Amino acid sequence: MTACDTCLVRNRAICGSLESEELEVLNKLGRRHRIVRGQSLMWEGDDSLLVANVIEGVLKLSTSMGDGREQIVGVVYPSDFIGRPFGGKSFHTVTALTDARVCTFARKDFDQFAREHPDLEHKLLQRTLTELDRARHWMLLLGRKNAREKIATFLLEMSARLADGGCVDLGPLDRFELPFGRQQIADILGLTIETVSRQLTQLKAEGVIETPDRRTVVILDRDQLEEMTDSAE
Amino acid sequence: MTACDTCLVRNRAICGSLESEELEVLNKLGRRHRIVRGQSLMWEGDDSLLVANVIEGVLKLSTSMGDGREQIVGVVYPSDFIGRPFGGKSFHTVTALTDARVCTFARKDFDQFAREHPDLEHKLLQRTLTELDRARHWMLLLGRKNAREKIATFLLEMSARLADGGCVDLGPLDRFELPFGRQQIADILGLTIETVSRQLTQLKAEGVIETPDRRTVVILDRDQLEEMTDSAE
DNA sequence: GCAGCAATTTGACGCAGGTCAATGTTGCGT
DNA sequence: ACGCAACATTGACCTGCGTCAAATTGCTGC
Repeated sequence: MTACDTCLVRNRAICGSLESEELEVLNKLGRRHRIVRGQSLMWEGDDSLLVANVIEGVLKLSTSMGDGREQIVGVVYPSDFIGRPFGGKSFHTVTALTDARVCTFARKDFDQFAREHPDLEHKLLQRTLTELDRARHWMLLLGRKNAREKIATFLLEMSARLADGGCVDLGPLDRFELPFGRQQIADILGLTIETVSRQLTQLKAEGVIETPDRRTVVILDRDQLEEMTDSAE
Repeated sequence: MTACDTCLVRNRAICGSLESEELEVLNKLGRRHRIVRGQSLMWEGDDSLLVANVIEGVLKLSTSMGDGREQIVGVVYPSDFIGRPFGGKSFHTVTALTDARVCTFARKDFDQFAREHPDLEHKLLQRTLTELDRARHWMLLLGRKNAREKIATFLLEMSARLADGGCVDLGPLDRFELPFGRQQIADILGLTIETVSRQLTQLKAEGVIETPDRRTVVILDRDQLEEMTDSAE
C-alpha cells in the first residue's frame, strides 16, 4: 500500500488518470511535504525545478514589481497542480496561505513520466485550459471593474469556490471562511487594503453581508451582491 | 499534395507534431476560411463548436460586460491556436483585427483526433502553458501598473511580438506597425482611449517614440522605455 | 488580565485617470 | 478632388481610489 492509496485527493488530482501499477511508479518519484503558512515553494524567475500536487491547504501564485507592488495571479486548492512542466522558468512565486501538504516531483522526472502517459498529459491539459479560462476571465475584473464590482465578484467567487471542499458538492455557501487577510484580497483584486476595507464596511452597512470575525463572511443578500458584479449600483 | 504541404505555418503550428499520413487525416477534417477584418469567429458564452489554427492575420480574444465595457484578454498571430477543445463553452469572443485566414475544425472531430495523437496534445499543452504564463503576467499589468507603465510595457511587448513574423527571427523591432487602433490598445491595457492618446503624445514629446502614422510606432529610446515599465519616471 | 504587536478600520486629502465635449486628422467612396 | 465618417487628439473638469496618518481591534505569550 502506497501513500497514493490513502491520498486525500487521489480521485480529483491529475494522478486519477493512472492505473495502480503506474501510480506505483509515480509514487516513487514523488515526495510528500509539509509547508507552513507563509512559506514559499518556488520563486518567480527561478528555474522551474519542481512541480507538485496540492493535497491539503491553500496557496497563492503571485508576481511582483521592483518596488513591492504585488499581484496575486492564482489561488490553488487541494487537488490542484502547481508549477511549470516542460522547460523554462517559474513565472510566479508560490506561497502557502495556510499550513499545507503537497506532493512534489522533480520537474525532469515528472516531464518524462508525463510524456510516457498521455492520459496524465490529457488531464493536465484540461486543467491548464480551465486555469487559462479563469485567468482571462479575471483580466476583465482587473482591467474594467470598479472597486465595488471587484469586491462583489470576489465574494461570490469565493462562495462558489470554497464550497467544493471535498467529495460532496455543497452548492454555493452563504457563510464561509476566507483563507486571506485584507492585504491579500487587495492583491487579488488590484486594490489597496484601505479600499477593500471601506468597501466591506459599506456592504455591511447596506446589510448585504456580515463579518462575524475578520476572516468569515456571511452573505445576507446574494441577489443584490450579484447585481453589483456588473454595472454598479 | 494537400493544403497542409503548402501551409504557411506548417512548422510552427501544433500540426507540426504530425507525420505526413496523419497530417493527411487531419487535413480532411479541416476547412480553410477567409475572415475579413471585424468579423467574429466565435462568441463569448456560446457552445464551443469550433477550434482553429491561425494561418495569416491577427485576431483578438475579448470579454465584455453588459454595459459595453470590454477587455481584450489575448491576441493571436499566425500559427497560434484558437478555441476551447474538450468540452464546455467559449469564454471569450474571437474577432479578426485584420483580414485573416484560419484553418478550422469541428471541435468534436478535433477532440477525438487529439486524444488519439499524444504528440499533438503535447504541443497543445505546451502552447496552453505558455499562454497561461502570458495571461498571468498581464494580470500584473492590469492590476498594478499605472497608465505610463502600461503603455511602455505594451510598446515593448509589441516590439518583441511582431518581430517573430516568419521563419527568421529579427530580434526586437524598433519600427513596427500595430494591428490595433487606439480603442483596442485601451481595451488591452484597461484604460480609456483618451488616456492612451495622451500617454502616447507625451512619449512623443519626450522624444522616446515617434508615430509617423496612426498605426506605426518607432522606438527612439528603448532604454528609457524599459525603465518606464517598472517604477514610473 | 495585560502588554505589545500586527491587522484592520477610519478619516482627511490629493491626484491619476475617467468623463464629456470640441476640434483635428485620415482615408474612403463617388 | 471633394465630402463624409471614422478615428484620434486636446482641453476642462470631476471623482474614485490611492496615500498618509491616526485610532481601533483582536490575537499571542506571559
